[in-house]
Amino acid sequence: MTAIPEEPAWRQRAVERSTRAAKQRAEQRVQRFLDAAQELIAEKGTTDFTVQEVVDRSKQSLRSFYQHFDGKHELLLALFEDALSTSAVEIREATSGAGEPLPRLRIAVEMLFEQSLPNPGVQRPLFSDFALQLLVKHPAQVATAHLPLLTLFTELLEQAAEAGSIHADKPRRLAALVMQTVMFAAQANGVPSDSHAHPVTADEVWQFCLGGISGA
Amino acid sequence: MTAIPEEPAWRQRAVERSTRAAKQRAEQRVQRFLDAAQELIAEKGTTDFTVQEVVDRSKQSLRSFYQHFDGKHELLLALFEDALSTSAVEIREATSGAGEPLPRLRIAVEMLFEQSLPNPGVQRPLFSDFALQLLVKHPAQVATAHLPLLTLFTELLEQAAEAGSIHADKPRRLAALVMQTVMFAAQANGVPSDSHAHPVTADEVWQFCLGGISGA
DNA sequence: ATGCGGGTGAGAATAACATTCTCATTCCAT
DNA sequence: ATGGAATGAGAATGTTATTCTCACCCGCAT
Repeated sequence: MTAIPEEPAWRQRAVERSTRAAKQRAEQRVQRFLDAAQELIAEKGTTDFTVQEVVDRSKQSLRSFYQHFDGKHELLLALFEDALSTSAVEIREATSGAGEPLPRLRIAVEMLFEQSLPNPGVQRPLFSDFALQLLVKHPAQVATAHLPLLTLFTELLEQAAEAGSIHADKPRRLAALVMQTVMFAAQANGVPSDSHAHPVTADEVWQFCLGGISGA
Repeated sequence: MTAIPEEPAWRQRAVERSTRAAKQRAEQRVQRFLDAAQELIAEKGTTDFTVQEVVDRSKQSLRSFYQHFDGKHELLLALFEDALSTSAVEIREATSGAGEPLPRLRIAVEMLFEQSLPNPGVQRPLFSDFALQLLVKHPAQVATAHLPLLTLFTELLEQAAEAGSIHADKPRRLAALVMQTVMFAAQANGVPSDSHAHPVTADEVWQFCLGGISGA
């Protein structure tokens, strides 16, 4: 449609070359923002730091921040996706060793549970804090961010189903259910006031999910 | 300790009498705020109305609003507790008729699922929208608000356990798990973008929970 | 009647933030 | 070296919640 054959290849290459450096610099700046935000999250335990704080800590400027991010929301989203994606990688590694499908699934569930716990000291508040805000306002982006984990769990369920360990009609939906159950159960934990009432353990969650995926 | 016998009973009664009217007026005002907020929630489908809007609609004043509520948060909390409490009553009624414990539990699960869906037109956004914010910032209050439902589900589980339909070691924790699973599964639904991916149905959720509570 | 006190209305003032804007400066590919 | 893009510094704007000021009204004890 808008193809312009006159556009010589060399020009594209030139532009590309001159662009590459700029892109690198931009990525560095973005990374500095991301790092600063991580630190703040780790320190404060929540995601309600100020954009100004991020800017100050990264020794850059508001101007620059908004040049690289659409807003605080985009920054958090980037961190969130990254965290979930990393988590998926970790769990995948831990479950990639040989072994029966069901025990591997169990490991996955328990890892996800622990990583979703409120404050194991690290920058995990992303799982809880921001995830929930996002769930309300931008569910589509949550779906995207969940994708790596969802894929992983779907695979594990399919493998278990092939091995005949469980019944898995619609592995994808089941995977989604399991993930939600695990993550929110963890979320609702570690809270002083209601922990006396129902401090669910990783094992209980696993038993529950196991029953759920095994079929009644 | 600070008992003052000189305080004549008639004075107390007099004060009480003169107080009663004031209290009534206060309750009326509070109710007007609550009603106005309900309307706004129903209309806008979210809880991010302005305090000013509530004030305007209820034809009162900011001054008065903060006289009766500690803040917007308290207002939402009141509505939230009310909604969950009402929901518990409805579900309890629907499941109080005679019948096997398990089918009754199923009804409860399906009702809760439907009531937790994003926007069935009514003022249900409280379940999703505000509940999640609350879960992050004030988990204790969430626990309180959940209590009526938690009690109901615990009872249903216990009855099913007595009838031998399921294994229920720790009914309270199981009840909490079931509630969370159901409510969040519903929450993650009804969203255009990820509904193509995993539009979980009430029945699927029930099957999952049934498996979970039946034991592996 | 009168004056007192608490609740009320109207709306300005404050406070925290996110986001945008201005302008001067710096950086960089040509 | 130079023009255009990126950046820094920080002021300006906009939105909300929350608080404050002041005038008013109403019930009631003297």
